[in-house]
Amino acid sequence: MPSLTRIIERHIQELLERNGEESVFLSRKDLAERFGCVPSQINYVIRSRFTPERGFLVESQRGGHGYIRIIRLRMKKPEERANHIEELVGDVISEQEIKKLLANLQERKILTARERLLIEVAIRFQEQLCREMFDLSPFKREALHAELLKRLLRSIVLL
Amino acid sequence: MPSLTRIIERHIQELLERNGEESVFLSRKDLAERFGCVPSQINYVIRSRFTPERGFLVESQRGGHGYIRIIRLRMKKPEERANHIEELVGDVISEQEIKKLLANLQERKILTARERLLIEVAIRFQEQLCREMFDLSPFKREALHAELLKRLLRSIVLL
DNA sequence: GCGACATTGACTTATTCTGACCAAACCCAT
DNA sequence: ATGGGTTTGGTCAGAATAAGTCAATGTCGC
Repeated sequence: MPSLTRIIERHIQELLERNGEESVFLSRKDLAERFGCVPSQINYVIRSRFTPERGFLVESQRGGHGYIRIIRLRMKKPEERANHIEELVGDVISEQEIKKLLANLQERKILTARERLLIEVAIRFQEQLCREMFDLSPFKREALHAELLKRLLRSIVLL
Repeated sequence: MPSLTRIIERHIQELLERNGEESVFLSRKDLAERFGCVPSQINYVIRSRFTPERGFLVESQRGGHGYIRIIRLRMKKPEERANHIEELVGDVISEQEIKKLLANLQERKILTARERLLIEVAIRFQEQLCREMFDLSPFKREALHAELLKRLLRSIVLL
């Protein structure tokens, strides 16, 4: 039998499916009551399932009229996905290769110019940190770049 | 059911939208009457929603023909926006504040949802690295987040 | 029995709403 | 012109509400 976490995850996904809504507003208190669990269980479900890495944004507000809002992002044109990001990026990647890859994705309209810029800036900053603050080897730096790049691309390209 | 605060906020925003006005004059008393609340609720709405951080200025006058005027700041020049963001982020910023800031920037159409997602992923990755690999103090991590966030936002806001 | 994932609850933090009291600007009678 | 009454907005603190954090504990597959 599935875990409570799974059941609650399903429930939230179902709410999102309804009418293809792009977001749902939840009440942590009510959800916890409905599923007979402690409220912080809901935080666990969200923390482990509805992460930005998986294409979700979460907003919340405490206090009176509080809520948890889950926003699902999806591609406008699913056929324009870049599959095989793992292969494209690999385990290690140079800045040169990153630039080429990003240019290509932009060319194919998978990324906008601004998105590409964000990715380049994020990677450049990480490069600087790893080099100047932590004195990592070039190999380690390229491995970290590969990891960061994959996460970034997966989050917005593989929706 | 949205909160009263939210409803009043919407109402004021709508008044601003009309004809793209850059400011509105309100009567605290009348507003409170219309929405069936105590007058100081209006102050709360303004204090919490129409702040300089969100790009508003507020003037008011007591007595006889008193009023509250809400002015929406228009940052046309990219350089202005960049400075604004510089201030918003500061030298140190918590993840909580980052999330609120990004939601706000999206609300103001300064960011798209996808861009917001990319930024969240980049920051989360840095957080993970700084915590797990380099064991940095919370303060240092927040300082690095501020730096990364500023660079990311500056890069695309200047376009 | 180990490790990852799941569950719990005590404690913390944030937001909304209200009402009592304060301060300023106006207006009119003198 | 002036001073007190009226009109209008401002401040602050407290009660109620609801979400977040974190660390301890439990569970299940290997």
